[in-house]
Amino acid sequence: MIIKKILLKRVLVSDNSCMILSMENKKATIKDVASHSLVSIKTVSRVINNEYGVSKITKSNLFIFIKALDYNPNKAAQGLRSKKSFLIGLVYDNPDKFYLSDIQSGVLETCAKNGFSVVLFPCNHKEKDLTEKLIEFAKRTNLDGLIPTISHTDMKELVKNLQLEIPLCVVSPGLLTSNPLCVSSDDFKATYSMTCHLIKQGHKEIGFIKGHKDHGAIESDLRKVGIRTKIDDRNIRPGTKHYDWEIKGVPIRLEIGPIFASNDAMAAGVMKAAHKAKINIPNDISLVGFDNSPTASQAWPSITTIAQPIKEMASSAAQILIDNISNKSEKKNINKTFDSDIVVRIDGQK
Amino acid sequence: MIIKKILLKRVLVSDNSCMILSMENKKATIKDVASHSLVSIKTVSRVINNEYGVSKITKSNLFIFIKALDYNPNKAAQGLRSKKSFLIGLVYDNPDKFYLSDIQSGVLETCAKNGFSVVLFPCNHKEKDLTEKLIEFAKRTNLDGLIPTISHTDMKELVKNLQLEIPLCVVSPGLLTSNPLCVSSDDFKATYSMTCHLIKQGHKEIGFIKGHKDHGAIESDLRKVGIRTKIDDRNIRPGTKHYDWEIKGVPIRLEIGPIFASNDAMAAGVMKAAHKAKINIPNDISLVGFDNSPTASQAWPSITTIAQPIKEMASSAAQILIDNISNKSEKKNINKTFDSDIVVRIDGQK
DNA sequence: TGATACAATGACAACGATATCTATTCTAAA
DNA sequence: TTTAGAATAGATATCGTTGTCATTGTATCA
Repeated sequence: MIIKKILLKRVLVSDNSCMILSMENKKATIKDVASHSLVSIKTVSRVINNEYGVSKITKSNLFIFIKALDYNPNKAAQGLRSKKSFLIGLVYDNPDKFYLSDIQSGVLETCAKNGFSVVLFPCNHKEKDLTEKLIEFAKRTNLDGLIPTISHTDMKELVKNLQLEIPLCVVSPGLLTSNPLCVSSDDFKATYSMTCHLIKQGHKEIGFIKGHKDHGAIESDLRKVGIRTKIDDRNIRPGTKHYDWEIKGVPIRLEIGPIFASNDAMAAGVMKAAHKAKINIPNDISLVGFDNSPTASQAWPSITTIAQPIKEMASSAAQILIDNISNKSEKKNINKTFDSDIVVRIDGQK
Repeated sequence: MIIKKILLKRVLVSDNSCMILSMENKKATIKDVASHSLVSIKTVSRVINNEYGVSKITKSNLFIFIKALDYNPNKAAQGLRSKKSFLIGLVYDNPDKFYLSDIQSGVLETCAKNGFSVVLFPCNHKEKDLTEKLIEFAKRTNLDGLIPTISHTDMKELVKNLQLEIPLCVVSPGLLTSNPLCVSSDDFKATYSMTCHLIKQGHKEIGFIKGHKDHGAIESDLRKVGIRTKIDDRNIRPGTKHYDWEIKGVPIRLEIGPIFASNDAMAAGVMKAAHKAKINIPNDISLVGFDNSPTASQAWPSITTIAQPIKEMASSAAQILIDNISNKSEKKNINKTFDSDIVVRIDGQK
């Protein structure tokens, strides 16, 4: 009986695929692997999808043929049949390029590891009908999931509506707890420690500069809370002195003391203003930033700042999302928080 | 006869798709559009692919149904049948993040316009077997085309081998003429004009700083040629004075005069060194950079620099590649060159 | 021994589009 | 009229996978 079966199969092989050795330029399909390994295409499918119900022997045997034939599953066919696209959308709105770059590489690496590709969707958070546009984009591109990042002032509403249409995992600066799947950094803890750092240096008064109201308003606020709490905690006064400067023609009243800027770009702006006003940093006033962007290290003097583990966060978000899409995780609510680090730079000190 | 036909079709409609109005949550397929519009699916296919052989009336009628049913062709099915993936790979090796960001958005916009998605492939140009890895990546992801950007020192060899496997359009700083499809910026012209700018300010001696040898060596060299030519042209000496500074612990001998840095990051480094050495910029020495990165505008004083139309270049490259893939252009060799602009900043001058 | 359960495997349809080939309709010239 | 040929439309196979359901083989139990 067994012999008969094998013979039967060998005939099949010679019918369909003995020519394959001479068709070297054509890509191997699941059919080729199946006929060479003398199993059905379904069994091959089971192996490449790591499904249950294939014996160890068959499996290891198949892996040999898969390798030998240089077989790669056709994504289009897989997608067509299984209604997946293996595409994940990364949504962002003009963030700091370095931030974006880290986010991207984190998402990218994880997606690649899992056989997914990343489609980028830059957009303006102030755009009308952004929710509709995002949904339309997700549908048109047939995305399996979406990773929204900064910065959408009205993100809560947006995220809520998007969730109804497509799986999401949000990468959020500061703490956001309203989303089922979410990765965030603990800005509160970070600004709190930074404030401690300033207080340890003997400062009794701390100024804070918010970023532009259209960008990262949420983060700024959360960051401020961290300082404020520490300030209240220790009976330190918030900064009250000020001088005036401007950025792109817009006058800004700058509270001084030691200054805590809500991001490094703002810190660089303060430095520029200080240079003009002949105020020496760090000897006349202290200045710290947030983000650990290259600006902070390239400036003179270089700026003490806070570094978020952005890439790790992004990578984690992608993994959570993919697990969710693939039903590998049963949890419906995952909220992962990462801690940030203070990067102390002292090259300008007396 | 005509009546008979229509009746027949109406029956078909009620068989297959009158329910569609109540199946609102399901995506419309080409079949739905066909049955609603009383034409064959092939005709719908002709319309969405802008093929020859459909009357204007049928066409405009179809568009109405396509819109009404919110029909979007299924990329997986299209790809499976037509052996296309509608994916374009963007290859880059750790460039300046701002450069990357511009490249990306240019490629992205154009691809989106043409119904293509972008897959990112960050890589290390020094990696062994990079060519093989790229080919493997292109095959595995089933890419339709590839856009290699900076920076691959041995790019010529790489590009030559890649071309045999997959359509390419190279985005190159400086002039590269060896590739069939190529978009480049004229760095020579730009550095030449910048040198003219410095000479016009009365300088007789010009120093040049190359970037790190692993990054953008090609660009640096090409940029240098631009200066050098102008220098020779006008009997200006290259810089000979110097002082020593260091970057990340590595001592660097800095030629001074006015200084032309091969990129803005290098210019920022020079400024830092100058600050330490109590040399005033721009009053003691002039300093210009290259790239127009935010560093150049955020620094104090802000740095005069050269801006390449990066995004336009990237966008153009994507379009050329897509046209080539789609056989829309018959030209086999396209080499498009863009001019760069000088961005003069003077806020630090006496 | 026969019934039963379960692991391993296979046959075949289906996913949603395009390609190929064929059929019909329309127009203009014989 | 007739008819050639262009314009238009349709029927059906096909792309490479996975989903569904059926079948086989083997170990366990009563």
